[in-house]
Amino acid sequence: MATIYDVAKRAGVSPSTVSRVFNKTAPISQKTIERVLKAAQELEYDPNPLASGLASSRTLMVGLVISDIQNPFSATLARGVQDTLERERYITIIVNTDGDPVKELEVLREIYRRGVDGFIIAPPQRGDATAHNNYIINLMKEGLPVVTIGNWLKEAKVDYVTSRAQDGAAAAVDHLVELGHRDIAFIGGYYTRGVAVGRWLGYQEALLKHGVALQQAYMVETDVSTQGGQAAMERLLALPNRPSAVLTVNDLVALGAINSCRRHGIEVPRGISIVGFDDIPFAALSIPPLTTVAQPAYELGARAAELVLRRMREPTAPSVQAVLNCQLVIRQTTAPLHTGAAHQHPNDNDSCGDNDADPL
Amino acid sequence: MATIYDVAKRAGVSPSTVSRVFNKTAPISQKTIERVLKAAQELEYDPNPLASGLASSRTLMVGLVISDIQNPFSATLARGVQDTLERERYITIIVNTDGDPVKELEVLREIYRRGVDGFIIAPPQRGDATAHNNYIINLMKEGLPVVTIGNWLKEAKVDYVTSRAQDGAAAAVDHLVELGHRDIAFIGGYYTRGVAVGRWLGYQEALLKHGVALQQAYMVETDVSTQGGQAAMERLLALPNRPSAVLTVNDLVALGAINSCRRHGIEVPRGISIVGFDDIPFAALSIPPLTTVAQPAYELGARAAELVLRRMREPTAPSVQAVLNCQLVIRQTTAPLHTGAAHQHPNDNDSCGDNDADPL
DNA sequence: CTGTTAGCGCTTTCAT
DNA sequence: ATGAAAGCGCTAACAG
Repeated sequence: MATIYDVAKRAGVSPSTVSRVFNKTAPISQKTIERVLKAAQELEYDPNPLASGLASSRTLMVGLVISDIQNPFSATLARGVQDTLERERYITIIVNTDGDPVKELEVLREIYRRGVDGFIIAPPQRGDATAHNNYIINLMKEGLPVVTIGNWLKEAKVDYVTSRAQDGAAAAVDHLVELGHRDIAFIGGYYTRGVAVGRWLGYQEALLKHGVALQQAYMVETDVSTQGGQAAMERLLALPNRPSAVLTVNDLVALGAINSCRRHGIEVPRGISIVGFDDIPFAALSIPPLTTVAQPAYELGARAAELVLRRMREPTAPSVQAVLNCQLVIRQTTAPLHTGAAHQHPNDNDSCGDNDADPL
Repeated sequence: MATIYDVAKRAGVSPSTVSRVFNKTAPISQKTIERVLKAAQELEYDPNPLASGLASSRTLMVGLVISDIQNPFSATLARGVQDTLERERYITIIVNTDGDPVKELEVLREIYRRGVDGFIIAPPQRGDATAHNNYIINLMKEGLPVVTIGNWLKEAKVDYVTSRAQDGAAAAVDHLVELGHRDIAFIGGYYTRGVAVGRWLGYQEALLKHGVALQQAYMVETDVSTQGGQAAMERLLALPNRPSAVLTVNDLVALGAINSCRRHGIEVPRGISIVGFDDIPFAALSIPPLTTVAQPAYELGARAAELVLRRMREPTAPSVQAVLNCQLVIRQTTAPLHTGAAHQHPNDNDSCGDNDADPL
């Protein structure tokens, strides 16, 4: 592997000049540039990121903190991040927290040690996380670019990208009410106050708007997984007056809930209407296809990546937020109350239409 | 951030001693160790991976090359890798190739530049890839630990982990034949010769074993995705004598195929039986639940990680391979030929039982 | 068992 | 516009 010295020698210049050529960190005469580039090419020179990182403390790495790459939503978001960052020669270091606050702090520390140039922190899936938030805020104070997905880091003026989940949830409830439902439950994650707070609020807001009183028994919290959805639905079904419709915190949970209904011989949507959240690829393929609130996962990731990139360039720029739209995708797990037929609707295919963003 | 010098000074030893304590790279007296550790703790010293990487050319990073993290199989495999590597303080750099040979070479180069200590290369999804294979073989010659998932790098004696996909595919065909099917199609990826060659061979082998002649028209290749599955099924359905059962190269494709059937008003499994491959989490949740050949994705990743770890420790050890079992999981997308009822089976739940491995 | 001495390959003032 | 020199923080012979 050729070093910067080899190139310098061959081009008849000093190492610093070569460095400048590669980093465009100072004006260099055109002819010198060409000589250097030529020499570099002949030697198949490739800058050593470690050395350059050590000297400049820029590593071209950014850390992406998610709860679990196995969640299709996270995976899609991750691709949005990776694809965007890759174009600027950054690599993405993906770490999973499994929603565990302890693990989250650990991985945060780990990637910090590694000298990443920035962080993208997606849904932390936790309730009281002041300690973590403080850690993150400290990173920011040290000048580390941080962007969050979702605006859960309210204490600080942080760059964030989020979706109008509250509106999405409200739209889902509107839809259910239109179909005649009043007994509408909500299955949230244990830390609904965290990431999913918007969905939670949208649910409540819409219900109140329609003059439906909130019922404690209709708001259950569970694991954000198919198993969790199943378990939560069991509880709902055991209720004396079980709901006729339920909005879930994400599609995985919705799928689990549907499964639970089937086990009890309750057909969806005839016996009960269910709405998911996210619109993961399988939502459209499940049978019946899942009515869900589409979140622009890929876009969310891509925007977040753009935001870190931007902040790394302009560390002192005012903080900015991007807010993307969610969209209710009506498929076939919702039907009018007390009616046999599924709510028919042409939109059986794709989803996740345009997303307008604010500033950025 | 404290440096190794700070710690050395405070502990009254030389930097090299501190280094030795942290890396256990030479015997150090117990009392010295304690002094160093204490000093380090007081200063909150954390070794700088960049500096250490530069000096030692060990970075504690390994590259994981997959086609797409959005594929649930890959995501699960990735978790297996990450979880295992993490325990030894390695981080995993995940890169996607999207099945594109050009991109694959690029990302391979990129992570090589970054100085990863080893590679795990999963299904390259490509046919003629001699150039890439040569690149990889060169890496190995330079002494870089490489382990592949699947044994497609036959030219070299490389460490690999794979599953008995051929047996799995054969078992699927056996199952279909038992149900009375003879007209069994296979939907493969474009590069079925690549990763999926085992499934392909298992299909053919089993068919021949049962005295069923292979038909060109029944072996179609497509994109490895739900869209691809849909498209391929369209072609199959357009055939004058369409198959009564089809084995697909993976669950995504199977789901797409089922979808296509539904669009044509053909019920699965009544009108046609379909078997997937992988047993992704959604396979059990789809309706009807998908009969599929379970691959131990997580285990595959975990084993691969163990193999790189091992090779990094013992660069000259003889190459080893781990072969895990696949398991046919009979759910409800397969039914006897010309019969109305779905093939009932208790096994409606989990899957992917024990997996015995060979050497390792 | 421990210290000394050189770097690893690059960036970055400070000059010119 | 370019060069010289001094590290970035750590490891690795080489001594002893």
